[in-house]
Amino acid sequence: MLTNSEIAIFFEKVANLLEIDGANPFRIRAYRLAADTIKTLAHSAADMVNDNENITRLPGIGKDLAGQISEIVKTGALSRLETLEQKFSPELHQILKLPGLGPKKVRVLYEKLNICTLGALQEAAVQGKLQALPGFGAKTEQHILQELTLRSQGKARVSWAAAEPIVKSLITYLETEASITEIAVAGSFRRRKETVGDIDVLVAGQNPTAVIAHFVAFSPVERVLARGQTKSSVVLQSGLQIDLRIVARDSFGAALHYFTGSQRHNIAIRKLAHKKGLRINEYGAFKNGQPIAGRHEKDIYAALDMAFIEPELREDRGEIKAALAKRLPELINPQDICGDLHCHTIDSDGFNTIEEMVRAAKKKKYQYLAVSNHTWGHPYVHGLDPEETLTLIKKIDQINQKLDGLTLLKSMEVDILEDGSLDLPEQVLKALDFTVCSIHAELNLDRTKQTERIIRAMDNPYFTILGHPSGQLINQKAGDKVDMPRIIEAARQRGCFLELNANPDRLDLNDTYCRIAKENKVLIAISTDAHRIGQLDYMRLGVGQARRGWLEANDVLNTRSLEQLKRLFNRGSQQM
DNA sequence: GCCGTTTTCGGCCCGACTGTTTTCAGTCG
Repeated sequence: MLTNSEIAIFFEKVANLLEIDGANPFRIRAYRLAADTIKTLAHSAADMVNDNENITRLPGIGKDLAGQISEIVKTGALSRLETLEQKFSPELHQILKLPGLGPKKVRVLYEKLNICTLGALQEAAVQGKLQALPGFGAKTEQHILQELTLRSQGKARVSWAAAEPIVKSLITYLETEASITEIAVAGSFRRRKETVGDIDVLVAGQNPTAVIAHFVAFSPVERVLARGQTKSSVVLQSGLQIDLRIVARDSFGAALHYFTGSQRHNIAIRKLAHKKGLRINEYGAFKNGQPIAGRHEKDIYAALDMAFIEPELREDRGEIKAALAKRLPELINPQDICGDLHCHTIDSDGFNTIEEMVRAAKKKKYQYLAVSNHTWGHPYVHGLDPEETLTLIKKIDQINQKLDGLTLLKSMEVDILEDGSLDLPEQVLKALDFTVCSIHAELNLDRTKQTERIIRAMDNPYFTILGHPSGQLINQKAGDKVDMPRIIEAARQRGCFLELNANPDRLDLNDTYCRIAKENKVLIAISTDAHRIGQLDYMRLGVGQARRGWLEANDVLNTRSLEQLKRLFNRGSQQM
């Protein structure tokens, strides 16, 4: 069965080739919008088709596209795409991905030189055949050669956490330029997406020329892509692209809004402005040509008579409607967190003792910390057998007696075995305060089997929290190997919880599933899965992801006091 | 191709930079 991402690719490809074909730009955009809608859909589009659900209620999907989705799901192909790929070539998509090459130029390459592969493009560029083409020149040819070389080195999106130190050092560096009065990072970094493709930096200052000169002299800069009057783009040695934009102070808020995006959010906001007789661009909000807002970002929303929308929500997923109705969620903040429910110690594969972890947790003013080591199914991470687990429980009890201000909770990260049973016997499980149950092996079962394995595990009355629920690894492994809406429903029925694992390589649960859990009143445990004291700081990454998932403090398990927590862990008291 | 307090047609967000031009098209965000 096709995943949503796989279905979306069909539409992205149609959009690409339609663009090369010179089709109506709005028709092209409709395909792109549809691809985006499907990609970020919470439920499986294939399931919706098979269940005869009305797909046209999805935004941007009308009768025609609904039919095409159905065709893709039922046949695994799309005749409209095949027709286009016969007219052009399926390989043109690759060329279109090169920066600087858009549909018009690709069409010229195809029609004049019959180029449809990257190899053919490189050959023609080396031979100097490109600069003679209309609209091309020597510089374009050079750029193409450069991009082809860089491409072989690979340039992926980087995780938010990997971008953060780069952003910090850039800001520190920019602050040394005296003419700058304000600096903000915008774009997907500000929206806290799991990964960022580039970094958008916005600056207010009186001397744009000096700012740009300073910017391109940032030592990690490898090459300068563009250097204009008010904007500049560079690529760092790490391959990360930074876009800098300079605006006047009075436009800073409008520009911050514009460059924070997302594009879909901006389009929706500008459409709304249009309806209200306003015009919004990066310089401000205008009524009859006169500026009515621009200095502060919140004024842009106020001009539209709507509540301020936090950056994490700006994805055109209902936030505009909610802001107009003044019914936006009050998003969770790091200070709402009362403790961490998943960490490891040297007793399994951690690097610090329980006592060291406790000291670090106390510094965070936590009320509680749960030690959740691995179980014996995992010899290579020093998983504990039942006897060792009971010994550890006694040890934790002893430490607890000496503690004041913080309570250690007794937990284990229990393996969910292939048949859905848990990796510890009942008499050990019941000695714990709660469990984090995770899958670590047999990761490649088919989707239905994997889903049922988890639900079967939840049938065990000692199952409390599902650890790293989807198994996603940022930039490595998609989290679509389980039917998450079904798992969330199963958790709701059984009084179980889902983890949002805050490890920067996981950030598992994703924003969409957090939101479905919230809608189903299934609480989320934001946990660091720390293996050393420093990793307890991952909590803020988890909170960032939770905010993207519309979560409020009340939607999160570990914002509860210890007493509330213990009541919630008692499944018997809340079972249906 | 979608959509509707302008509902079956006629709109659809908006501006900067580069390179190739000689006033602007193409690309990007």
